[in-house]
Amino acid sequence: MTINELKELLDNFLDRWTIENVQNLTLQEYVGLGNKDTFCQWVETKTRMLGSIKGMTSIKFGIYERKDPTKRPKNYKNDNQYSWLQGYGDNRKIAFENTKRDIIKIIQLSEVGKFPEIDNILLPDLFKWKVAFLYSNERLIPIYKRDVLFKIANHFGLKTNRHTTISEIQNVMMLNKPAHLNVYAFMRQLYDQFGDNEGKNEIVGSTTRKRQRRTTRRAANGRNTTTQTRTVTRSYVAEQKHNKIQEALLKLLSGKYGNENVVLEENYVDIKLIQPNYISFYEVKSSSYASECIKEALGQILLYSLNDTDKRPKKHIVVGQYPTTDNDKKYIDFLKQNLKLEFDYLNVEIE
DNA sequence: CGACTCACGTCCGACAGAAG
DNA sequence: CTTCTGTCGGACGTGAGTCG
Repeated sequence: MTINELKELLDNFLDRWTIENVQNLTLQEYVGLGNKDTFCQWVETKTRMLGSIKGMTSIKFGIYERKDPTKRPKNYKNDNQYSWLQGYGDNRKIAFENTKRDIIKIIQLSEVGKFPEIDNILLPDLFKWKVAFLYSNERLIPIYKRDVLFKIANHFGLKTNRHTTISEIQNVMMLNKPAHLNVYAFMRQLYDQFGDNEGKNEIVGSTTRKRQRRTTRRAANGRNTTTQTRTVTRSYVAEQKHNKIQEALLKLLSGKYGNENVVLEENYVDIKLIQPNYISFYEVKSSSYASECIKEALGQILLYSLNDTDKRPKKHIVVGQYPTTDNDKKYIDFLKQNLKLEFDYLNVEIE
């Protein structure tokens, strides 16, 4: 699957499950036997290429419809059709409302990057972090398998014990993501190194005949020569994020320099700050890594610089949601050394 | 609070039989 | 003969309970 196909899949998911749609979820739309269009089906199966959470029992969804209505799993609470985590309450209706409340909480926390608070939510890790990833704007790394995560944590020098949380490990991974890899490529690299697929590559039949290997997961880096052009229009989610960051920045600058000196959306410049002895151009980007924001913004910045006739010195500032990592800083330093253009990166928190 | 055990549903390989 | 389809059962991973 190409990167564009992965992004398209994520777009499709976010399009189908906007926060509004999640807020209006019914139990039947959340999880159900035989229904391929439920929220849980989307998270587990349709978006499998964005990191698999197959396996484990359906209790990972918090509440699920049993295949065998006569069974009553002792570990969970049950009625004649559904089973759910004991912590979610005494009947089906309450249990589902609590599950939904937690899903919404995960979405909201993930969108603003408050990942440590997700650890405290009752839902099982596998499902919880897949949901978090889907709404993180490609900030989290899509790896969910526990022992793989712990191996990776140790590799990056994080001392782990059984109290180590997933958000701590995610944080280490995010800080170590190379600037030239997107989260999927980074996931692939980590999985190749720390995944547990070794030894399964060669299955030889009992006779002289070689039996064809059954592939459970198609390689993400498979050659694909079809020419595809992704539509350049920004997705709804990216648009929303862009607006939130822009608003936060506007507030920040107006507070600091006064409304009269801050110009919004003039000549396609997101925000312009006018000062007696210089002008700053702010270019807002919705990507979740500073280096990605800068990469996207540089071309535009060069054009502003070319077209602007004001004689005052000009500063260019790329604005994104998250602070720079060490890898981002390396990239920025490299650019600064090689470009005759003053620019900087600024991160702005959103709510 | 930690170590251990139990229960459970899903995945996946093995296998059998049907179809080609 | 090969290939396809369906079923079975063990392995697995994890929430919850128990014991000290």
